[in-house]
Amino acid sequence: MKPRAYSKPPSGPSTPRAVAPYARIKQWLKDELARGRWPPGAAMPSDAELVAQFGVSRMTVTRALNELRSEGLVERVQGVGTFAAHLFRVASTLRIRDLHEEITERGHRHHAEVHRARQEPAADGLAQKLGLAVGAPVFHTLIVHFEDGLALQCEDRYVNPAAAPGYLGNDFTRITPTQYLLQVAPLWEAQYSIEAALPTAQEARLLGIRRDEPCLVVVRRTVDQDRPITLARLVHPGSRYLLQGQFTP
Amino acid sequence: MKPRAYSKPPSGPSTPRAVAPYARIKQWLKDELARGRWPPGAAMPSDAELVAQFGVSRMTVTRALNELRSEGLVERVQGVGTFAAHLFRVASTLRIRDLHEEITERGHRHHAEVHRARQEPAADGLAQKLGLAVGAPVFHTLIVHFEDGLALQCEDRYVNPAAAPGYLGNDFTRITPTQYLLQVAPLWEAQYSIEAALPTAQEARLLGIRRDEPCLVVVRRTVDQDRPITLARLVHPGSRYLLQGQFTP
DNA sequence: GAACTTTACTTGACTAGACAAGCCTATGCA
DNA sequence: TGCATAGGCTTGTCTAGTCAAGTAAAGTTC
Repeated sequence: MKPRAYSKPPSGPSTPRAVAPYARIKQWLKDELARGRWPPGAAMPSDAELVAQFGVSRMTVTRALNELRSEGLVERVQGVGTFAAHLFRVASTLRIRDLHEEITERGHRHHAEVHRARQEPAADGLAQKLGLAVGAPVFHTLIVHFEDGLALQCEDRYVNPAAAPGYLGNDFTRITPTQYLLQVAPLWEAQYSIEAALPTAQEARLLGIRRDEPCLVVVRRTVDQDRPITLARLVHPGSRYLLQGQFTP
Repeated sequence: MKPRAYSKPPSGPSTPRAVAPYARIKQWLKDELARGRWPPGAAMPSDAELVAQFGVSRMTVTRALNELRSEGLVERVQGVGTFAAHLFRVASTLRIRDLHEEITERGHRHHAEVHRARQEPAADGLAQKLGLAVGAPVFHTLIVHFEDGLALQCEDRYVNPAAAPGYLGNDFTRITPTQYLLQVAPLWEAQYSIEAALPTAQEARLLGIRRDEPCLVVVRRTVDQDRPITLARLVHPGSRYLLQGQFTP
């Protein structure tokens, strides 16, 4: 078959875009999945069947199916077939953004108070989490971030000096630790946990809230190619902060 | 050029796998990105350059680049080029799972107490969120989930009868609402918010906790092809529940 | 019946080329 | 100077075929 042109169909000049065949196939599979045609675990049409059905080449079909797989909608097993995924395993996305960006994008003003920025010997548990020897030097910053004058986050952060030697040289009222660390180590993995807890006495004081106000606590550990970079405890007043997300399978 | 066989290289039978060219290219780009070769926003090699450099066809190069794009690592602009992404925009994944699954997978025992399962007229704000008329019937369940006898979640859920007519016919001590709704509407979008807050008096009583114990509150709204399905408020005692996630750019 | 082999079918990966479409710049004309 | 246009770059998408590798069922041999 000759390469067929897939230009706009003859439906008037106001047609926004011709939908690419791979996108059409993908949408059809999505729709049928949504209708329940293939319950979780059920066998879906093979590549060859879809090729025949849609009259396209196999690369086009596999593209549609591979994208659906990367979105967690189908599973493909070599030598066996394609199957509808078990959707409760679907993962959602949670945007992790730099706080400064987030605040200024809302049209608000961000400023930070630096309460601590120094080198310390690493205590036992901390040293282990950062892959350091006990007592080895570690950078420690304690910064409170404000949105329009209201305390939004208390950031207690330890940084591995080997990963970011120049860390303490920054003016953290002008650049956030996240921004700096992203420059130094642009690619990393992170593990985080989110929980509700009461603030410590110090955190309550720094945030200007009562000790019995519940807080959203995010603990994040960041690793760059097996080398721990930083461990951060981010405490947000429950009344002022909300994590939001969404997912579209 | 003839299709070149890419079977295992002659490096002994214990070699685990030959790495596919597209994966090799992808890994190389990742490594160079991690090394900071292309800072965020910088132009990366074009398809043609990578084709020349690696001696593969363009489809192979575009596959590597497109996968990197879907992972949020690069941006591609037609007519312009490929660019290193701004990583603070990276999205992490948060597994949304069925609570029953989660508990039994930990090797623990799950049971549920049903405190309410009935039809009600929808109040003002609720009707709007579920796309119903004020006063229209809506299903309402209030269920407490236990892990090994300890209350873990208070699930206050409203369901659109049009989306799941048989909802109230279930025995919710045997099947969770999530499991049932996934059967009825296997594909959906969800929006959620996570915050720290104090429980209401009723929630504290049902969970067997004090009114001043901070809780992790997840509010989730689920939509299936523009039709709202369900609105759920999930309250977890802060001392017993932790949301965990991780991401690998 | 048990063990092995063949066969058919599945997905995985790739090639060499093609055309489409978007963007930028250099060139030429008014 | 200002504007239109023609190249030449970029990515986007597709085709028709190839070989590889995994699975499972059917057939064959002992």
